[in-house]
Amino acid sequence: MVGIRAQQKEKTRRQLIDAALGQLSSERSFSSLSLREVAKEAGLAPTSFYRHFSDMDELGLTLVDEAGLTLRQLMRQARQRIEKGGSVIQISVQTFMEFIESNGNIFRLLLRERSGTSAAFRAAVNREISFFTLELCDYLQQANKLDAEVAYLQANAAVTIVFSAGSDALDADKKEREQLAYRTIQQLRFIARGAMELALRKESNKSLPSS
Amino acid sequence: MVGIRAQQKEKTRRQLIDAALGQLSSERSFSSLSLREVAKEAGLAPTSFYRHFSDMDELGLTLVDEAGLTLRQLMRQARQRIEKGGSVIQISVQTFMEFIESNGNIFRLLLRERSGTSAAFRAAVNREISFFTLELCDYLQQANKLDAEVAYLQANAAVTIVFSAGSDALDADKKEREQLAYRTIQQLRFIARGAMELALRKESNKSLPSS
DNA sequence: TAAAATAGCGTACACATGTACACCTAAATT
DNA sequence: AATTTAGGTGTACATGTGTACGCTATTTTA
Repeated sequence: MVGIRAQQKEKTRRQLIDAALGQLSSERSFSSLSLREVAKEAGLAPTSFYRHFSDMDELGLTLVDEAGLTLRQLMRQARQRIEKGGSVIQISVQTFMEFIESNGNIFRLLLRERSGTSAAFRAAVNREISFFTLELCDYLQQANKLDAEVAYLQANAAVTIVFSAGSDALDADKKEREQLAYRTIQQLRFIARGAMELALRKESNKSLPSS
Repeated sequence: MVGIRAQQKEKTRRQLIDAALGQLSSERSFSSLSLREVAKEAGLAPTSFYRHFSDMDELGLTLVDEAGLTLRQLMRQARQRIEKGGSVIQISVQTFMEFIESNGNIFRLLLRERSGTSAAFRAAVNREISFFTLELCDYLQQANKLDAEVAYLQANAAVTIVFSAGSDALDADKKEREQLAYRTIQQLRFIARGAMELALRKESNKSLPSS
């Protein structure tokens, strides 16, 4: 039995979260939201906010978690598409761009708080991105039989490139986004190719350490 | 003749700029500064602020310009070092890391406002970064005889990677920064190598379009 | 069924903010 | 020398903020 009370509480907690997410936009960052605004949007008295979060910071960290969740759903979705065949890089970029289009504000939250003024926020965002990176790293190691270090470097670089493109996509129109996607794909190919070549060289250096 | 008045005005204008820059830190962003705080730090009455800037936004854009200037000085410095010989990538990364170390707050300003809530700020920052990228692009085209498009893609990717590493460096200690620099160098090599390989392939496709 | 716990409300307060306005003083212009 | 211009000041006000405190109503617990 969940208790009618706990149920209600969870519901208004969600209202607060959704209210905050709903107020995010290209000209409104989380840090510019006030406790009162969020409470009002959620249909609550300002002081009721405290029944759910001790702080706006606590709400913010919850939002970052939420965003991380969305990011992981994204990965799952990309993997599913990849299994059906096609260029891994192309499908990944396309999937990511679709994500940006429909989850712009969540992505903005991550981008902004990653360089924000709260060390806790920065750490939380980096944690989520690092999950993302490590998953990609595993994939690369398995699919391309890459050395662990090289795979990590490639994954890290790829995520950086894709996130940066996502950031640019936020301010771009449809046509620009297509160009952006195309360029991003090229850049990811540079990285993949370079990683492969240099990994091979590393490999041969191992067997011929004197060369 | 400059006029003792114009001279004084320029001086207190600088005081405002320096006051703002001086208040920036890892836990204080430009957007979190208030007009009153900046005026106070500059030793001015709040209302005197308006004699120099109509807005905090106007001050902010001035700071971004200032930051862009610093960025260009950085490039010049890197070029000088490169002329004296050594690995281009290694020297560039090292120079950039030194820049971060002594100009952390200026770099933070760029990072933050790039994803900030003001379209004007975002545009201004992107303009500065794009200068940076185009300079690198020219260099790559000239030094490596690269195709214009490939050179741009490589320059863009490289700048993205380096800025991202810079962002990470801001929260890192000395040892982590060294590792970060090492990894960044590897990643830039991936990109350079990949760009070269794929540019060659593109070249051969031109002469043998049927293959 | 009585008592305790708790989500939500309204009031209230101290504080910081941007900026309008009138004023002063010294440099610049005439 | 007389007048205008303009950087700087202090006062004042409306507005928004976080949050302490006491209250109510309803669910939960004993």
